[in-house]
Amino acid sequence: MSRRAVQSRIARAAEELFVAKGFEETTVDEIAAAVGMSQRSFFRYFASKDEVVLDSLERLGEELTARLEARPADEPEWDSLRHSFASVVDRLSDPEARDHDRAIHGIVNASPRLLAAYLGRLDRLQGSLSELLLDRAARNPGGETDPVVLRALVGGAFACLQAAMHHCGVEPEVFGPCLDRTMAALRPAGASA
Amino acid sequence: MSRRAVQSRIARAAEELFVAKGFEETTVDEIAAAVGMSQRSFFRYFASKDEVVLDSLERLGEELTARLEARPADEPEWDSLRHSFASVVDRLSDPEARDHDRAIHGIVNASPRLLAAYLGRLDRLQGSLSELLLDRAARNPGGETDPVVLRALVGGAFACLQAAMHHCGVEPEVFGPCLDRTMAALRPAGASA
DNA sequence: CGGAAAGTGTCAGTGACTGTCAATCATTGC
DNA sequence: GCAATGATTGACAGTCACTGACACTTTCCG
Repeated sequence: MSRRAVQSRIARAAEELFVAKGFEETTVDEIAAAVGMSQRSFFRYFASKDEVVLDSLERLGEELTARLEARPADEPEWDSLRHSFASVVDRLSDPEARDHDRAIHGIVNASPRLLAAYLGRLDRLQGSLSELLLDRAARNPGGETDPVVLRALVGGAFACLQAAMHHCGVEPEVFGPCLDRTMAALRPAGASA
Repeated sequence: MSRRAVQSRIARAAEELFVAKGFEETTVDEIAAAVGMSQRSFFRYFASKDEVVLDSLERLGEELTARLEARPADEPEWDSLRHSFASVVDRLSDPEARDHDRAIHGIVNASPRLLAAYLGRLDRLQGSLSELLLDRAARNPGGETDPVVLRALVGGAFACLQAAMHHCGVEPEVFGPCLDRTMAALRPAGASA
């Protein structure tokens, strides 16, 4: 069985336990027992207990990066980001993925420690997206070339995403328009060019 | 000796060790020994090892809140936030505080775990500032009354603050203008009213 | 003086995580 | 077929953050 498949089995079992008992209240020993392996082996597939929950989020980051790279280089950064976020909305149309994300969302929000780790990941993702846009601007005229402004711009776009997700939940019918409305309201004055 | 004074003594000793050996590499036992107390007593003054570093940041949050409350209620939110952030710049003019903040900044950025905890704190602070502004808008016409947009707005302003701090360091002469430039660039198109 | 309250040390325990070693199992070269 | 090899695993021991329980001292207040 492939590494990815084992990770997936562990993650499924772990999330079930997390939903049932809470994240902090579930021990790694219990997770390992649920998949029928030693605690030591659990840590060979996930570097930490946090990782089990945040791993699925990692792939979302990769997809987001890919979508952003695919946007036309002369598009305003704000619009490129908004279109990349739309991929998140798309993902939520698959009912299975939606249920899963809802569960993850609940687990993360219930544990300050996990929430912090999640925000740490988001921060690094924002950093890498900023560099991506910085490279793009260097090759194309009209783009934002100030790394500080660019980093803040990406941060602002993610603030919209986070706010919309937090307040509107994961129902795509509600979440989509909510994100559009928020990003329209926050659109930087100078970014319409 | 007051509780606050003891905390301060612990924090000073701990930060010295963190700078010398790194955060993860310093054990709580070592910190406790450095102040001459048992490990158990250390945890009576700080809930966790993280807390020692993040505690000083907590007070900055309180000051920021106070400054924001003091701004005129009819001022655009973006400007109120920028003026509140200026208090952070002011704080950096005290050379002693600046050195301290520089040290903290270095420690936090060197440890992903601490960075995550720091971002978690910032997130909660942003939440409470959003509520503050929401209340203010309810009492005054012209303010932003949509909680989602407001939360994103605060997030965007903090993204500017973070980006400026990260890229420009803690030299007030550089940091101040950098923050102004970034917040001017990110100013929402609809927030000029 | 006496007794409550607050602060502290000690000790034992839990849970996340790591290093190590030996056994197992699949792969590869002969 | 078979032995050498490398990867995967379990078992065990150890570290470190953190917690609960209890006993002891100091301080404060009547």
